[in-house]
Amino acid sequence: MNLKELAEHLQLSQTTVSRALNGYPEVSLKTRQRVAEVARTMGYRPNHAARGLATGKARVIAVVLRTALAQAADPHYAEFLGGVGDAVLENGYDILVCPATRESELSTYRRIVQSGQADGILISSPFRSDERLALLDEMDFPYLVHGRAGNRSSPYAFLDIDNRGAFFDATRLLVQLGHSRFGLINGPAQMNFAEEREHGVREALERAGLALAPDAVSSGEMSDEYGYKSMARLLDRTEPPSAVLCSSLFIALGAVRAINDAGLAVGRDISLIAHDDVIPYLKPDNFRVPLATTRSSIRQAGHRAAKRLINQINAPQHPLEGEVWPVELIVRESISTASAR
Amino acid sequence: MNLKELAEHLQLSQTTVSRALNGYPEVSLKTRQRVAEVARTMGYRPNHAARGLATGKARVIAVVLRTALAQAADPHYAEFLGGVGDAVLENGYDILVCPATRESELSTYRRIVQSGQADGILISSPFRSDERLALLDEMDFPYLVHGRAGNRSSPYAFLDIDNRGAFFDATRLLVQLGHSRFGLINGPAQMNFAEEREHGVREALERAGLALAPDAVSSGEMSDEYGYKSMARLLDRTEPPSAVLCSSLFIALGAVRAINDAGLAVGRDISLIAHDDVIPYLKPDNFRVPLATTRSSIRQAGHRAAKRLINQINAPQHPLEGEVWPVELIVRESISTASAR
DNA sequence: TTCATATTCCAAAGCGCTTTGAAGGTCTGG
DNA sequence: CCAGACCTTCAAAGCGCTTTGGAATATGAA
Repeated sequence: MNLKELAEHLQLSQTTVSRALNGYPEVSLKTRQRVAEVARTMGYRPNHAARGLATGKARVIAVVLRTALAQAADPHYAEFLGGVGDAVLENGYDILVCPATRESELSTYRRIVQSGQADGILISSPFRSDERLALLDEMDFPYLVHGRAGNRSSPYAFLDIDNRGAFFDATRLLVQLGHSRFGLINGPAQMNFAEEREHGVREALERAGLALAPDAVSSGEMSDEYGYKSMARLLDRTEPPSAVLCSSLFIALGAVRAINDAGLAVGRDISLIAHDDVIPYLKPDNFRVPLATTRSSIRQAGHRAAKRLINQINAPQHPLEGEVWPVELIVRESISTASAR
Repeated sequence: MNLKELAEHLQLSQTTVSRALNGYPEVSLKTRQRVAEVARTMGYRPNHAARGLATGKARVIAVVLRTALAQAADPHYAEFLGGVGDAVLENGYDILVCPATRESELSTYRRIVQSGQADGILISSPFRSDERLALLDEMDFPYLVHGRAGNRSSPYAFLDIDNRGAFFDATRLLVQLGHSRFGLINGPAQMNFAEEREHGVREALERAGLALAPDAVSSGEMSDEYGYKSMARLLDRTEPPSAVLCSSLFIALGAVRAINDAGLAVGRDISLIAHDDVIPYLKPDNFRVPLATTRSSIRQAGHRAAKRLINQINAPQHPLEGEVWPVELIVRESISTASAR
């Protein structure tokens, strides 16, 4: 069932049918309704490739998935994609997921652009210095970054949360509670957000005349296991920290276990604040000792990011801009004054 | 940079260039190499829509994402998608993710088929009775089911794990260890796998002359929170179970917390076995008391499912068949004999 | 009635690729 | 030297849609 057949069936030309279906004004209401009706009952759907070829648009936004880094498995990424899904659904787009190894990554971006498979690209978890942006700039292709690239001068489209401010606030609160020995169990070192968070912690400590010991901060993929090991190592130090910040709830999961295994109690012996991306199946208030968090919904971020990218596709002349979301600090029982013990 | 320009640049016809690039035999090695070389240096990539229009193939496999059910957020689903990504990468395909609400779901499937956006569809988590399969059958479109549909007579393509056998084995082991009061914290009731698992438990108990109390089994989305509540309710009964099976590690996470909160110990007071889909950031041996599991990698399943679907697309005449993977039972310290206490 | 203006529709070109059918060129054997 | 076979290349059609430019019909004013 293609347009030609439908037009024949309607005793109309392809032009008129196409216009009727696409809402052009130069077709009468009566024919428009008749066309819509028949198209529906006959189950006509325009061929996507043909339409794409004629219009130059794909109505698709693309995302490159780093299989080597097992990015797909990252629960934060999945939740982000869920938000993207919500947004594209509202706008009649689809998501093209293009897997790539680390070696094939850049050429995959190039392929997406040149083959016209997508109208825009969403870039996640930029590194501190990220060559992907330069590539897309050079090819003049719409993109939006979730997070921020470190070394950029020209304006570009991004959506980020205030990682530095969040960890600054959290640290300052702990300082105010009298803590002086800190630990930070951070995300992967090459990620920009991890660096920002560390900066936030250091800034808050410096203002209080304190410092973060070099071996009191660790970086790694944000898993339960990594959280356990990192916390265990922190507790093994001669002067273990009394306050620890974690970059994700999964890390906190392991960290809590390590604390308990050491015979200590979260909140009483060790104050813990973790970043919460708001993952529906893992909530900080469900921890044995409810967890204080810096909170920002990564799903909402996905939604907003996709929506903005789609706007950008439709209005390429608009200037590109960044957007930084504030992060809530939520106090729960996992923190207390340092003197409590 | 399109084919025409490339051909002009090469002083060849479009035909020859196209054939050279696509590996047809009727072009000499010399020209083939010259074409490949120039295409590479000039960065030529065929337009995807045009190629799709001409060939009728999209080199894409589609997946429908139920945003209403927040499926994207489901860590199991994300891990499955990761496996799919590995497979499509090996075969030069991409993944099209089409979000849909519950109401728009079927029409989304219809759209994918009729618009030719994809060459095949992967269906996840089928319900016990699933109308999606009938729809795709009727439209004669390649698909493969991850899991099994309940009520089917004709052969169809699926990949499933032996849920029933896994939970049968796990239960039988616990029976052999002397347990007689059981609990089951299952996944969503309408899912086929959940029903299969319950069957497995019941079968094993019946053979031992035991039964599962009606209120000793619960169904719900597989989250930490749900696991906690379900286990708490089980422990509240006048005769609490001494052995509990959980449908996922996230459920187990909450269940363990509930057990501890009740002043009991996993392994000693309550024997626990959970199903492990092998999620890299949450491992059963990292639980405080390492968790006995029924294990099957959902990522590998995704890989195999996508690979089979692609084969099916390329050889449509092949008969459709199902494939059921056995599940490993892995004993760890979370189970012990019932008489231990 | 007649001309100008809207309104409604259409034929055909074009998007960039693959593929068919045919033609030109090269090589072999007689 | 030529016929036949093969190798190499090409022109053109076609995939299903959108869109341009124009034609036909209906409407209103003069």
